[in-house]
Formats: sequence, C-alpha cells, structure tokens
Amino acid sequence: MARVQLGKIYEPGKVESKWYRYWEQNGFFMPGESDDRKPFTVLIPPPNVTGILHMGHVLNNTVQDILVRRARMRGNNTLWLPGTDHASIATEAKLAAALKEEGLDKRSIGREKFLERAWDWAHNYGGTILEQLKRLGCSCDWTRTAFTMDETYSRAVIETFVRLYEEGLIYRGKRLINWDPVGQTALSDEEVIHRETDGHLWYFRYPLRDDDGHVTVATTRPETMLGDTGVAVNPADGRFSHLIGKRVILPLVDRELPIIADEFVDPEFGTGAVKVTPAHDPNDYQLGQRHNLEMVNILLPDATLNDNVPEQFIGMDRFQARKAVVAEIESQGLLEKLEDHVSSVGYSQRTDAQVEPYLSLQWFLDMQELAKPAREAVDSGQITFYPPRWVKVYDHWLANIQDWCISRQLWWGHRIPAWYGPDDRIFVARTETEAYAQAREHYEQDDVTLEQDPDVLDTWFSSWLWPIATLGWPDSDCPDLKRFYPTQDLVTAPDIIFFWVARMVMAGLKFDGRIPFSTVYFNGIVRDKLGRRMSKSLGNSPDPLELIDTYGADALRMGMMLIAPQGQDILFSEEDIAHGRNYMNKIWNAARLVLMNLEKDRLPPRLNDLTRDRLAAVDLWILSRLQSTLTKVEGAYARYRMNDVAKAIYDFVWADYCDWYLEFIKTRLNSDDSRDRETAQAVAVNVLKNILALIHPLAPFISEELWQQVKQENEPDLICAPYLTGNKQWESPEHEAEIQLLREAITAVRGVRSDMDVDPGKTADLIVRGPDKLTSVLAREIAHLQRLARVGELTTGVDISKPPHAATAVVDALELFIPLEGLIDLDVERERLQKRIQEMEGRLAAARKKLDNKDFIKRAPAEVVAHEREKQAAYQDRLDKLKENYQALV
RNA sequence: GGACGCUUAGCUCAGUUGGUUCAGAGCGCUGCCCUUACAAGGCAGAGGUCGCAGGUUCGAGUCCUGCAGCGUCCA
Repeated sequence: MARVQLGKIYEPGKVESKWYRYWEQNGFFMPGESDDRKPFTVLIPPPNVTGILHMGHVLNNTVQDILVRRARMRGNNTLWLPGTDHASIATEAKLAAALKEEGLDKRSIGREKFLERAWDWAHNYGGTILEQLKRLGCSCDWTRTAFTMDETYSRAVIETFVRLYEEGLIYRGKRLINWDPVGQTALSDEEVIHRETDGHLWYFRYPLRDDDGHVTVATTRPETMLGDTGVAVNPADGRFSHLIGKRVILPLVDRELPIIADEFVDPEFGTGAVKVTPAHDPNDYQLGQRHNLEMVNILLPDATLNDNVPEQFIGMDRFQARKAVVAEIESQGLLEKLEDHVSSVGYSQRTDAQVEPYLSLQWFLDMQELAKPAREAVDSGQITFYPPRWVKVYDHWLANIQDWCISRQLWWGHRIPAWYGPDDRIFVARTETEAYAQAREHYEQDDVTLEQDPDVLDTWFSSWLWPIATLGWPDSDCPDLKRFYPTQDLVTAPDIIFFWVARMVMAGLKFDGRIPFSTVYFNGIVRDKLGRRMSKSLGNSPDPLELIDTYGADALRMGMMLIAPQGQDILFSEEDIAHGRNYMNKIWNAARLVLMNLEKDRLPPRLNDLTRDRLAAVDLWILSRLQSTLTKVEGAYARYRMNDVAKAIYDFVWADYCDWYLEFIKTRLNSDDSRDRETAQAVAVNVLKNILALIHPLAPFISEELWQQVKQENEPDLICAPYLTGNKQWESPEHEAEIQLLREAITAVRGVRSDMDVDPGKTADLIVRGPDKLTSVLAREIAHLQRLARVGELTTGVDISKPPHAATAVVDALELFIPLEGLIDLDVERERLQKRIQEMEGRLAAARKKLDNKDFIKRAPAEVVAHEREKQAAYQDRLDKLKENYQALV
C-alpha cells in the first residue's frame, strides 16, 4: 500500500467505516470452515430487539471485542456470535404505548394483528442496535446473527418445554405469584424489585366472637383485610396464649376468623398478632397452607376489587380501597392508631407497577434438580468467575432457589405448547398436530376440539438456551454446536447473573450435558459522575454514537477500558473519552513522526535482519522495555484485567516510546550516516508495529490504518496478523538500568535549569563527579544530554572538584554540577537542596529504623536485609553529598 | 435482618502472593515552552499520617477483628 502523508491530527471519521467494511467484506469476522485450529467462541448477551445502544453495552461489547480480536490474532478459529432477544414485556409495553396513541389497545385489534405489528416493529428496529455495534467496531460474525424468535430457535424453546414437561419438571398449578397489574401478567421472583417505601402501619381492632374485647393487628396493606381468613400469634408469646383457638369477627366483612399459633409470627412486629391473608401475601400463603385457612381472592387482574368483598368496595382500585377501608374502620371506632412505617414493596422491573401477590393458574418449572449441577460446575472450578466474589452470590441464589413461574399473559413470545381438551385435560406437544393426535388417542374419538394455552413463555425461558440454540440445537446434525460449543468467555453485566447466567449453565448441562462457557467476566455498571445509574429519565446517559462521532470509536473504547477495573462499577464522564481521544492522537503522531522520517521509496529492514551490534543502547533499551510490557500485558489478560492491559500499553507508548525513545532518535533519523539512520528507522518501525498489534484489540481502527502504512508487502492485515509473544533475547536489564540513569540525569538537569530560570535556549555545561562505571554512561550518551537537557560541555571524573557558582543535583551515586555564573540564586539553590535533604533524610530514617530493629535482622530473609543495607548506604551517600554541597553554599 | 463491595492527592481511581515500580496515574492546579510528531502537546513542580480503633508480624494501603460512612444484591 502506498505511503501517504498523515494529517496532523487523527481523524477517526475518515478511516473507521473504511476498515470496518474492508474487514467484513473479506470475511475476517467469520470463523474458517473445516478449520482445525483451536476454536474460540464468544456469544453476545443478546440485547433487546428494540434496544438502543447505551454505555453499558459499550463497556460490555468492548471487552468482548478485545477478547475476540486477541484470540483471532493468536490464531484461534474465532467466532463471536451476535443476536437479539425478543423481550416480551419490554416490546409489548412499547407496542401498547404506540397503540394507545392511535386510540387502540391490544385486545381491540386481536392477537393476530397485534403480532403482525410486533413483527413489523422487530424488523424495523431490530437491526438498530446491531448496526450500532458495528460503529463500535465489534467483529461479530453477522452471517450468524440470531434472534430468539427465529424459527429454529423457537423449535429449541418448544423442545425444551416438552422435554421438561414429560420429565415432570414443568407443571401447571394455581399458586401465589407476582402479578403486574399494569403489564397484566405474571412475573418471576427475579423480575420483582424490592424498594424501601414510605407508608404507614395501621392498627385495627378485630372484636372477639365469644368474649368482650378484641385483638389488635397491625398491617401495612389495610385493603387486604377484606381477604383475611385468620389471625396468627406466636405460640411462645404469653400475651396471646389464652386466645389461641378462639375466634374473632372480621370487621366490614363479618367473617369469623380463627386465631392460630405459628412460630413464623414475629412477636416484635406491631402488636405481635398479625392478620392472615393467604391469597394476597406470600408469608400468609404459607401460613394458610399450614393451617388450612380459606383463601379469599379479592382482586381482579387489573387490581380492582372483585365481588368477594362487601358491595361498597367492589370495583374500587386497590389504592382507593385502602383509603375506603381505613375510613370505614375508623368510623366504626376500630382504628387503634396509625404509625409511619417504611416497608419493602415489590415493583415490576418492566412497568414499575406495584406488584400484587396474586393467586393464579400458571406454569412452573421445578428448579431443584437443575440447580444442583449448575452449582457444582462453578464451585468445582469448571466455570471461573471474574471477579470471583460473584460465586457467593450465585451459590446463594441456587441454594435458595424457588420454582420458576414461566408463563406470561402476553402475546409476543413463544406460545406455550399446551392444548386443553373440553375437560381441561392438558396435551403438551411439539406441534398442534401432535397435540391432536394425543387427544384423539386419549378421548378415543376423532372429533376433538382443543384450545391452545393463550400465554407465552418468559423471555428468559428462551434466552437460557442461547449457547446451544444459536449453535443449532436441537437439530441432530449441527456442526456449529460440535465445533464451537462449549464456548470460552461470557461477558455480561452482573445484574443478570440469575436471570441469565445461572440458567444458561442449567440449560447447557441439562440439554447438552456440558457447561456452556468456561469463563464468566462480569463487567461493572456504568454510572454517572454522581454515582447514579444511567437512565433515560435522568437524562444522564450519553449517546454512544454521538461520542463516536465526536471522539472516534477507538477513543471511546480506550477511554472506557482505562477507567474500567475488573468488575468494578465505573463513574463515567466525557472527559474520559477525551482522554482516550488524546491517546489515539498521540499514537497517530508518533507514527507520523516515524513515517515522515523513512526513506521515500522503501521501508527499513526488519529488526531480525540487523545484527545486534548495529543497535545503540537506546535501541536495546526500548526493545527491552517492550518485552517488559508484553509480559505485563499477557499477565493482565490472563487475569482478565482489561484496565491493566490498557494501562500497560498506554504507559509504554506514551512514557517510554514517545517521551523518550522517539526523542532519543530524532537526530539519528536525520543523520547523514545512512547505516545508523536505517538502524533507528528499523527499531522505531519495529516497535511501532508491536505497539499497533498490542493495541489492535482495544483500538482496532487506528491500528489497522497505521499498520497498512508500515506493513511489509507480504504481511497480513493487522486484524489477522499473528499476535505478539515475548522474545527473551531482547530482555536487557543492563540497558534498562543505563538508560534509566541517563533519563534521571536529564531530568535532574532540566529541574535545576527550571528552578534557576535558565533561558530554555541557552546551553549550560555539566560537570559530573562519581564512579567511572556511571560517568562513562553519560559520556557515551553525551549527544542525548546535549539535545534533551541543553548541556554544553560535559566533564566527568572521580575526584573532579565542584566549580564555583554551580547548582548541584544528586542522581544515584553521581553529583551533577551545573555552573551558572551570574545566574545562580543562592536562596533558590539552598531551598532546592534543603528539600532534597529532607526527602533523603526521611528515606534514610526509614531504612535505619528497620536495620536498628534486631528482630528484623534476625528474622527477615537475608536478601531483604541485604537490600535494606544497600539502600541505607546509598541514601547515606547521597545525603552526605547533598549536605556537603549545601554547606559549601553558606 | 443476611451477603458482598467501596473508603488512598482537590476530583475520579490503580496498587496481584505483606519487604525494589510503595506511596502511583489521569484530570485539575502552579511556573516555563507554539523546540518542524502531537497545544488533543512538551518540560519542571506543588499536593496524601492510604476512613477510624485495635490485632497478627521482624515488617501492614496490603492479612485479621471491631466500628463508621457510602453503595449493591438477597430476604
């Protein structure tokens, strides 16, 4: 590819779409067919089909793309499979809102029309979020894009339902469930969010039937008293023991209620006596079951009161009824008191409506048998969680698991494959035809009419199959499942650990027999600077696409990775993305410098084609630093520490390569000595290429763009270029130490000049006193001192004397004297030295304190003690020098 | 009521198995520089008794216990 002049500033808009198209068109996102390289598979957590990209997606998908791109470069046969989720409740809620605008509702248009509209909606908006992921650079295999309502996927859902039903794990029953009166559907326990809510505690008097007096019960939900069928006390509570077995009269209703004893009752709460409403409270439900209490349901599905209550309350909304009941009780003189009270109230995750515990006929999945192996898979280490603390959360949930209510009174979703005969007999089958066949056989007649269950399944009942269903299960011949299952890394937000992660493990083990993935990386939650969750209503959620337009996709990705420690929530602000953008610009300009200094018509030779003796000390230094960086990055990947990966590369590029190496070689790049020029070019290009490869998973666009400028003719595109591995031959602690000394000397001289206000343009001589071993390094690298510290002449020696009117700095065992005839301000110099002296005294004191401790000498490992001695000697030496020079000033 | 997380520079946060990256980064701040890669930049600096109280240890941001504040999840 012909080399082009790079602009002064990196403009992501000019390159992103170009490379994305190039990669996609060349099939780089697709795994190889009949390819025996080791597979690496990641399945996207499917976003809602109607969803829009938000910052959480950015974080989550950036991490996935990093893992996937790295795996691809490392030579794995890599598949990142994308797709969306049909999201029953969320989609229905949006459709309902749209219908309302037209003055319609779903019942008025009917199931068929409604589903037509739902499909239209899914087709129109379904691609949106996936297109947005492309802007972010996600390297998914779009030819395999899945949708939970695809025909094949639906078959998998139905198959699992039928199998679990046949095994007796799925059953239909009338039980107390969580009812969302706005969504008008049942919910699972996980879809209910409990929030502390301000309310009251009302104390009602229930008169005794056979005696004078009453029992006072306290309640946070007065309206439910209309469904009371008992009063309960703790058997150990002496205050009430004489009442157990007696009866009270329920006011307003005039029902007789038994007073029962149950250990469940907390004597500390309220009066110690509680009303029992088995049909409208989960705890009371249990109580009711234990004591055979009647269940009186007082609500209709829309949470208005039904005709099981006195006439005056029928048809009232539950909150209206609350007021009416309290007013009536009060007017009858039965309201003892009223207290403020904070209680935990359940709200629907989707509609935010207050959830009603409601007695209802629903389908359930018995989770006990499924939970056990799922727990085992994680506890045994077959599946690893990052960060590991989520294991406890996972275990706790599985240990206390309840049956899963899987039916939803919705239309958009997988319709429950159950048909009912005229006598309500259930026929569960994969198809309607099969159901009829079963029915004909059962009824022993041909003329049968069945009614299919109108409800659909919980969306999570389909997404728990994601790993197997997207790969072709349950078809008998599914090559993808054979090749790509089990998958490797799952990257997800922790708030769906129960909804999705745990259930996928169950489904994988149950239906395939193997775990669905070996690693789960839980990313943090993206919050705003105030620590609040991002939400549309708060308006604190930036649009990632706007960020990409403004800063570039790489900047967004890099900015996020730099602030995203493993699994910890992150406080986002746009400055972080600007930081990422600045970094991209830095890389761009580093490349620009290197490129503009290459020969017009050719790239420099490869590093391996140069003999080692051609390399300068700074060349060996940067190559050694690169090795350290590679090691650090590999270590960070191994522990899924993405921010450490980002940081290690960032530091190397900015603080080693740009700040020092490129500065060191600028003169050589302009040298007349073509051999030396070529060497500098070769090392600079080689390290740059390494940087581009290292950064590619994080910043794919800029790295590919620059790579194309420096790659050799026969080298592959960066997206599939072999990933770097370390090379021990370039490790060189000696050169790292030498150049470290040089850097410190340069910094020290600059510091003196800055403090003394030396004109930046002027040179100043440097006299260095110290051991030959160190001074010789500075003498050898004199060119760098001259260029980067504006040193004039350099004089070195072991016994060289300090010139008059000189400022002093101490570096390692060296004394640096800078003669500043007429420029030196004695007060400033004293202050400078005083500060260094104090610093050094502090360090020396710390070292001395340790060494003065006899136990330390005795018990600490010998090398630690020896090291501490060395430190002490070095500090002492430097301190002496500083003091000596300080006194010479007086 | 249980479980978990967080508390380190003005702000946001790193800091792996206790001792050689131990007190760090970015932003912000101060001073100086438009030095032909980059002002989205360079150079030099100021700034912290690592939440509090104990304990273990020769040695503690680092391990243990308790407490406080903030946050999350579960009931």
